[in-house]
Amino acid sequence: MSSDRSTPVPAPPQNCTPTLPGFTCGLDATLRVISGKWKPLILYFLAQGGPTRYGELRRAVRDVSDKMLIQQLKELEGDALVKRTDYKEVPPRVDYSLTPLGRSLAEALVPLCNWGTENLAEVTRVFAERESLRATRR
Amino acid sequence: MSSDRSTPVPAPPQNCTPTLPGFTCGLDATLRVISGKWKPLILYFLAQGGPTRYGELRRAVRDVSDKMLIQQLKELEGDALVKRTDYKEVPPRVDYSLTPLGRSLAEALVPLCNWGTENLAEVTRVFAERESLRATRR
DNA sequence: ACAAGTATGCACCTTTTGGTAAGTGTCGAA
DNA sequence: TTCGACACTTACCAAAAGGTGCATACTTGT
Repeated sequence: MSSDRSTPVPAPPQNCTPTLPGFTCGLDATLRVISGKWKPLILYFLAQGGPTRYGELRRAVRDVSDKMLIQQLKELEGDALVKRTDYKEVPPRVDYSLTPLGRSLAEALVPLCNWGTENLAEVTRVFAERESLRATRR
Repeated sequence: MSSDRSTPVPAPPQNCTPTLPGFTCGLDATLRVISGKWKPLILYFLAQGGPTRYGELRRAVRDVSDKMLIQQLKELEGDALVKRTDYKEVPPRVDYSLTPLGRSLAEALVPLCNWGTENLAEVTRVFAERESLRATRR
């Protein structure tokens, strides 16, 4: 491993990974951006419904809490996937929509979506087993 | 909204979600299966390299610990995405490969992979900002 | 006057996830 | 005989993710 004990080079280039500092590959990069319990659902919903008001989104994504929705939306906004529009009205009115980048990501999500749908039976079965295993463990 | 206070129905059908018990959509199902820090990388690697021995995989997926690799592999195996082959030899010899299901998932992952690659500049920039924001916060 | 809706912020807590370090048993090499 | 490789396993701990509930400031409806 450490075979250059004799090289006179003071500060070797330390050959780095061929890809970017943080990401091992494109997939890795993508997943960092959509990781988060509700993000894909938000993307999914926005891709279908166009600009959506906060409250509407909140009701659409069942079981999400305010804190979580806001948090995920902010991250998505920070990642330039969604655009927040504040109408500066009172009572507050705000809506969210996909940026071009967000839209393209939503499109890349489609095959995953289809995979899930096509193999829903498999996945459901497998998850049911998991649950029952957990149950028997206790 | 709640206009049937007078309906005589004893146990209303309680109209439930159109999709499966746990999943809001196919995408949701898929993401549950590939969530986990190393799973996509494992899938990715196995898709490219065919059957791979444990140690090899361990060295390929840089920075993963034994515990994590094993754990993720077990889950992937439990989800019927990878197949574990134990040659019952001593010293132990085991390898891992994709099942047909796993292979199809890996294929569905390709667009995401491409998206990440195509938008790597964007994503990297955005993440760099995140990091610097965190840094200034402290 | 009061409740409800609007889009968020914040404090606190629990659960989940990930990581570190050590140990297992058997074999062949040194 | 000790050591390292092999494929794990376990106990313990830290960090991140997620959840609950209360607060804000202003308006409209009752």
